[in-house]
Amino acid sequence: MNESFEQVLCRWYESNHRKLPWRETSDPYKIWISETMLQQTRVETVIPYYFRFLEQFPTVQDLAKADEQQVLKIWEGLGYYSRARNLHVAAKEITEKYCGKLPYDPKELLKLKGFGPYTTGAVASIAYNLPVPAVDGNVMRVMSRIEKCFSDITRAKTKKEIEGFVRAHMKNCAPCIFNQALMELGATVCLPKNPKCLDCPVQKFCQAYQDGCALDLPIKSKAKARKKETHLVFYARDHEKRTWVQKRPNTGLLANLYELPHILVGSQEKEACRRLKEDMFLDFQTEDGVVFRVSEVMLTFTHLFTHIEWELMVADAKVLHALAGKSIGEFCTPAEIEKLPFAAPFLKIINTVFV
DNA sequence: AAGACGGGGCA
DNA sequence: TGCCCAGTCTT
Ligand code: SF4
Repeated sequence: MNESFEQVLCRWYESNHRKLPWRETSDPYKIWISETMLQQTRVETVIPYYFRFLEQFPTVQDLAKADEQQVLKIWEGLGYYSRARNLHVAAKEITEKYCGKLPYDPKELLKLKGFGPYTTGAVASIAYNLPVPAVDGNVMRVMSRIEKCFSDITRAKTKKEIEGFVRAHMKNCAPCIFNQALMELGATVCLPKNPKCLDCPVQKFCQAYQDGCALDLPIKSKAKARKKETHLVFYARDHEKRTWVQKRPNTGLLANLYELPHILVGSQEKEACRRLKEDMFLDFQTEDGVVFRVSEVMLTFTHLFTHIEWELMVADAKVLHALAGKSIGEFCTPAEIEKLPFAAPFLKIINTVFV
């Protein structure tokens, strides 16, 4: 009759949680893969990627042996590509330094590439049942409401505070259940906009609900506006219907992915392209010295990143001039292109134009 | 502490 | 359009 918050929440989880592929296993490797994919990514999106990834790389050793390009290809479309590159690096570290098994000690886990506080806590608690908090956006929201905490969750200090709340409740329950139960509650009941407080199993423990301020929490300061950029994309094909593609640099945005060449254009160039008519053309040079002759803008659309807004003007173009040593691009057949990892906006272009 | 880093779903 | 989502790394 006097059950604690953690006991009630765990009991609720045991009989109400969704059946998800990564909950059918206790293999630390699979849990690691799933937790990495789930960072900033919805469950429904992750599921097919999870199966494809494990089919191709069933063990740490398989992943360690793979080429980075294979890993990126499986990851294609999932976003935050450093996750895939870090997964690959960490798999090699695990193979070399930890006899091919994920370390048990959270301090060792934290040293691996791609393991921050969340992933470390998730693997330590879910795979090894160790009492380590795993605080993500859901837990941040749920605990802010339960404890009626008005700290700004965009601040690093607040995460420490929430971790403290979680730790305090982790004494009398199984960490592997409690952490997942907090996230499950956040994902299915304690929703950001419409928390289902009337159906909530821990309503009587929730200080925000008792005070009628659940909808006011968590406190989150506003994100900055996106920077806007217009890019002219060169869609150049040769007489064999091959397309000119290039590989992006190994750091920064969409690192190591493939793309159609493009350049940042100002408002005047943008207007000039828009006004192109028959028998007219404009020449542009990319950073790697390739000169493209543009005759028509075929397609214009917008692609949103977290911090940038790309307006992409896709132009029918011809390669006028390229230096073999300097240029980073080359003509590829449709079959070759299909095997390369492309970023979403370029995939969209390729699929639009090939049809 | 702040900014970079994807993509898709929803109101 | 703006906000949200199972974060980590770099500067
Ligand atoms: S009562 Fe409402 S606000 Fe509190 S934990 Fe439950 S769903 Fe969230």
